Amino acid sequence: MNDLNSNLIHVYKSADPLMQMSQMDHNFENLNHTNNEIDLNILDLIGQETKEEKSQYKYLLPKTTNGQILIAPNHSQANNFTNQFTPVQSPSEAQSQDKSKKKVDRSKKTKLEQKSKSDVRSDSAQGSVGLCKICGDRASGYHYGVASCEGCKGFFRRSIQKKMQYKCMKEGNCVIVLLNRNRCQHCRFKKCLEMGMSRECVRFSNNSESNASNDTEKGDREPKKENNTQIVDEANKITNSTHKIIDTAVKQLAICDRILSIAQSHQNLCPYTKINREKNVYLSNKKLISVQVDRNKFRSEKEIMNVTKEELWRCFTVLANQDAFKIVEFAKQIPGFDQIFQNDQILMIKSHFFKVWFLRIVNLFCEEESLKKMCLTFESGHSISEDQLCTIFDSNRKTNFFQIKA
Amino acid sequence: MNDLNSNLIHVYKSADPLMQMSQMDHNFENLNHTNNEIDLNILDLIGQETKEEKSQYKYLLPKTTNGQILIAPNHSQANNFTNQFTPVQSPSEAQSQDKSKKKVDRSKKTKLEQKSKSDVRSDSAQGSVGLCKICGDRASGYHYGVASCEGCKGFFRRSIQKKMQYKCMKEGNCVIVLLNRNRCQHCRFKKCLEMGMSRECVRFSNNSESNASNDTEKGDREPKKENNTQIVDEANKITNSTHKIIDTAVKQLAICDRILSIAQSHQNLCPYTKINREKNVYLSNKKLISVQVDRNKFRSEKEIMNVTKEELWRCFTVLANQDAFKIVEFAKQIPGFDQIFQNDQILMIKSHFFKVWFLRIVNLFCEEESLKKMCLTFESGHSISEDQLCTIFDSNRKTNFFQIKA
DNA sequence: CTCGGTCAAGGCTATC
DNA sequence: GATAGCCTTGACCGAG
Ligand SMILES: [Zn+2]
Ligand SMILES: [Zn+2]
Ligand SMILES: [Zn+2]
Ligand SMILES: [Zn+2]
Repeated sequence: MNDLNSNLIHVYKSADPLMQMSQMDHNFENLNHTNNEIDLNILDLIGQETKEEKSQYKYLLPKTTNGQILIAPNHSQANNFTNQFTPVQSPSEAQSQDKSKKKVDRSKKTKLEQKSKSDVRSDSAQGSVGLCKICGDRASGYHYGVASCEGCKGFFRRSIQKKMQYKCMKEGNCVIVLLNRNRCQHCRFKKCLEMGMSRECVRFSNNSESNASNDTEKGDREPKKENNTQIVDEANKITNSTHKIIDTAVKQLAICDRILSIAQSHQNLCPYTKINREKNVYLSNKKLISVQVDRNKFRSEKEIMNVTKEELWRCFTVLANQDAFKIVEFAKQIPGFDQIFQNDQILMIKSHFFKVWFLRIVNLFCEEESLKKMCLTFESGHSISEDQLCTIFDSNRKTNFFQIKA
Repeated sequence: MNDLNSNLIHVYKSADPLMQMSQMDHNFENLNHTNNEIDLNILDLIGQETKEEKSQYKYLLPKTTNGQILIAPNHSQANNFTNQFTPVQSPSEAQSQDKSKKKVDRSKKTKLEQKSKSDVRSDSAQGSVGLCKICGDRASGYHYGVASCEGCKGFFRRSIQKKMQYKCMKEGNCVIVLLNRNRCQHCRFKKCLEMGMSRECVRFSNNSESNASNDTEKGDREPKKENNTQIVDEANKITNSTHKIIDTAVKQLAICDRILSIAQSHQNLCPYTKINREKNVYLSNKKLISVQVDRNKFRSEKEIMNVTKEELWRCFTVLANQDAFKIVEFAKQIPGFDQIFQNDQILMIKSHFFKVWFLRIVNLFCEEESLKKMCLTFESGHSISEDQLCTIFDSNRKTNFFQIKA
C-alpha cells in the first residue's frame, strides 16, 4: 500500500461517502467482503485477456505471447493480398524432424528476422517515398527511376529480362491500380514506361530526385511526350482520380470500421444501452436495496444513521464495481488503446472513468412505478432510491477522491 | 426464319420504319447490301472473338473457338485479383499462319518449353527439397510448411479454400503414395495435416469458425496441438481477424473496382462519351446523308417518297448497326454477364438494347452550325438531319418490333 | 538506399 | 467436376 512503484490506483477509505464510492472490489459476488480498504487494480484489468479478443482491429497492436513479440503481417495497404503468414513452428517439432530440421529452423528464423527488418524498412520507406506511381500501392523505394512498389519493380524487371511482349485485350488504355494491376500486363508495362521506368536508369544517391531524373531521362522522355500527348495525360487524370477514390474509400472504410468496432464494444460492455436493458431479465424484477439495522445495538439515532449510511455505501460500491470492470474492458477495446504506454492507459482511465460512468448511468435514474420513487437501477436489478442516495451523499462533498500512487 | 429452335433475334421486314430500324446488318462497309431481311444474330456477337484474347477477363464472355462455346472459368469470389494471362510468346509466331494453326503451334511450343524448363527446375529442386512428404512424388518446394509436390500442394489449397469435408470409404488409415494418392481424399488431407501442412498458410481461407474445423478434425490436429500449444492458436487468431478485416476491405474495394471497370468498358465502347467525341476526327468533318433518287424511274411523288424513305432507313440501320455491335461488346464486359445463361444474355440484350442505345445517342441530337439543322451524328461522322428522321419515322409507330424466336 | 535473385504463394489450363 | 503441371507474382534478402 505504501509501495510507490506500484501501478495501482489506490483508494483510501475515508469517512466521506463520495470518496468511498471509488472503493470498488471487482469481485461482485463477494458480498461478504468487509475490508474497508480496496485496491482497484487497473493494471490487472488491463492485462486481463478477454476471451477471443486478440487482434480484433487492423490498426491495433503488436501482440505479446509468452514474452515474445509477434508482429502481425504488415499489411499497411488493405489489399496486399499475397502476404503470407509463416506458421510458428514449435521448437520440439523442429528438433524431432531430422531431415527438415535445418530447413525449418532456418526458415523460421529468417522469417522472423525478415519481419522485423521489413518493418523498419517499410516504415522509413513509407515516410519518404509514398505511393507507387504505377499502381498506387505503397512504394518501397525508387526502382528504375520511379517511386514504385515491390510488385511493379519485379514486374518491370521480369518484363525486361525476359523481353516479354504483352498484348492488351481491351483498348490499351486500362487503368492500372493496385486492385487490377495484374489484369493487363500490356497496360501495366506501358504505364511503367510512361511513368519513366528505365532499365538504364542509374540513380545517384546524393542527387535530389528531380535533378537526377531530368538529367538522365530527358532524352528518353522528350519523344514520348510527342507521341502520347493528351492520351497519357488523360490516363494519368483517370488514374489519379482513381487513386483518390480508392484512397478515400480505404480511409473511410477504416474510419467506419473503427467507429463500428467502438460502438460494438460499447454495446457489448455497457449494460445500460437500450438494447441491453431490454434484454436484461433482472431489470423486470427490480429489488430495492434495504438495510436492516438492529436498533437495539446502537444508542443514538445518529449512530444508527451512520451505520445505515455505511451499509448503503457498501452496497453501492459493490454495484458500481461491476460497471467499473466493464468500463475498463471497454477502454481496452478502443483501437489504439493498447499502443499507448501503460502508465498513460491508467492515467486515462483514472481521469475519465467517472465521466464515462456517469454518462452511462445517467439514464437509469428515473421514477419506478412500482416503488413510486426515483431510483437508480443497476445491471443486476438492484435499485437504489433517491432518498437512499441522499442518505449516502448528504455529507460535505470532496473532490480528488481518487488518490494517485506512482 | 421459321425455325423456332433458333436462338436468333429475328427482325421482320415491314413497311414501318421503326420496325425496320432494328434490321441491322453488322457488316457496316457493305453498303451494297440490299437484302430486305436481316438477322441480328446476337449469339454471334456474344460469341464473337475479339482479337486473340485468351480468357483475360474474369467476368468476361464465353469464348468461341471454331464455333464452340467455351465457358470461362467461373471465379465466383470477388477477390481473385491476381488473374493473369499467358503472355503472347514470340511476335513472329503471332504473325504466322492462320488462327487454328496458331493455337496448335503455340500450345505445342509452350509444352516443349515447359518440359525443358521443368527439367531444369526439378533437377535443382530435387537436390534441395527432395521428395514429397505426403505422397513421395518429387517435391517442387516447401508448400504450406512441408516439402511437397505440386499435386499435394494444390490439393491442400483447394481443400482449405473450399472447406472440403472428405470421408474415407475404408478405415481412415489408407496409405498415401504417388500411385494411389487420388484414391482417398480424406486420408490424403489427413496426411497433409499430419505432415504439418498449415491451413493458415492458405490465403483466403476465411475460416471464421475455427470451431468447425476443430470439431471435425480434432483427431487430426491433436498431435499438432501438443507440439505448438498456444502459439499456434495465437497465430491463428491474429491471422483470422486479419483475414476478416482484409476480406471486408476487399469486398468494398471490389465494388469500386467493378464500377471502375464498367466505366472503363463504357469509355472504350461508347463512341459518344465526351472524351471519345473529342478524340474522333470524323466528327470534325460531318457529312449529311443524302439520298439521290432518279425521279424519272418513278411515276408518282408518293413512290419517290417511299423509295427515299427506304433508302434513308437503310443508311440509318447501317449506321446504327455499328453501335449495336459495341453495345453487345459492352454488355459482354459487364462483370458477371458471362455467368448467366446464354439465353438470358440474349434476352437481356434484346430487352435493353434500345434503352441503352437511346441513352447513348440522346446527346448527339443537336443543332449543327454548318447545316443549320438539328442533326444526329454517328461515330463515322455521318449525320442524319431532323427532317430526314421525320421522313423515316413519319408512319404509324408500332411497338414489338423485335420479334423473339425460340 | 536500390539492385537482382529467391521461392512459396495463387492463377491458369490441359487432361482426365 | 478435380487434378497437377507450369506460370506469374511479390515480399523478402543479400550484395554493393
Ligand atoms: Zn506498383
Ligand atoms: Zn490493357
Ligand atoms: Zn505429394
Ligand atoms: Zn482413406
